[in-house]
Amino acid sequence: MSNAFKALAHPMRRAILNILKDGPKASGDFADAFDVSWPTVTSHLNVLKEAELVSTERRGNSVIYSLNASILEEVALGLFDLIGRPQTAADTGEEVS
Amino acid sequence: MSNAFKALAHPMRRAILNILKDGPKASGDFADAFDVSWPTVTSHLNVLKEAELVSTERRGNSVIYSLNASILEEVALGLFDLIGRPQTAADTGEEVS
DNA sequence: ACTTTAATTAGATAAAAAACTAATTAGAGT
DNA sequence: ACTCTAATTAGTTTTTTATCTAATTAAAGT
Repeated sequence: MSNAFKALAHPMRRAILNILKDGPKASGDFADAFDVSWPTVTSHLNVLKEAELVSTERRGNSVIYSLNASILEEVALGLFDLIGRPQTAADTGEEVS
Repeated sequence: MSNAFKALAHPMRRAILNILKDGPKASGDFADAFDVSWPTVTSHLNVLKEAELVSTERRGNSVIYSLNASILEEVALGLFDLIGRPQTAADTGEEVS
């Protein structure tokens, strides 16, 4: 999980996660979406995968990437904890004076 | 705000924020707390400041750093948004099916 | 078996980040 | 004015990250 922050540090990786918000996508879709070479995209996807922010599945000769919400949630909750917010994993919504 | 992620990428900078959770601290306190040279600490503090995650105030010949919650909150909410969580800046706590 | 499409791996280079030592600035006290 | 403490800035080196081209792997279709 500590790699998640490092993975989130690059704007293209955050853009990838944003795209994945709308559902799983193939590696090639990202290579089309960004103006860098395909290997560069693969490299960014690998960083996201090592941080467990995405998971992969092969479908025919495509590789499908999908968002892994749980780590993102951990990270976000960790940040809230830093600012003393009354948040738990369950997020009960209780108010604290 | 986009620099915030980069600032959060380094473990020592996250540790600094964690310490600041308990209240403002002088630059020298961090230099004591971590086993690196003081200039290295200053450098990390500068990154946090440029990301507006901390703010500074001079008190005598000390420089006091304090946590700036608002950007951290923005970042955390941004992450929740990524995973489709029903969060707003106000965090009403409403439940959504 | 060959070809095409999809994607990754290998290897090299360039750019950015992190660390150090030495020098400098800033304020307080003598 | 001098000195001490607190901290930053300057300059350098090492390490890591990001990117590219070329080569390779994987699956599917012909």
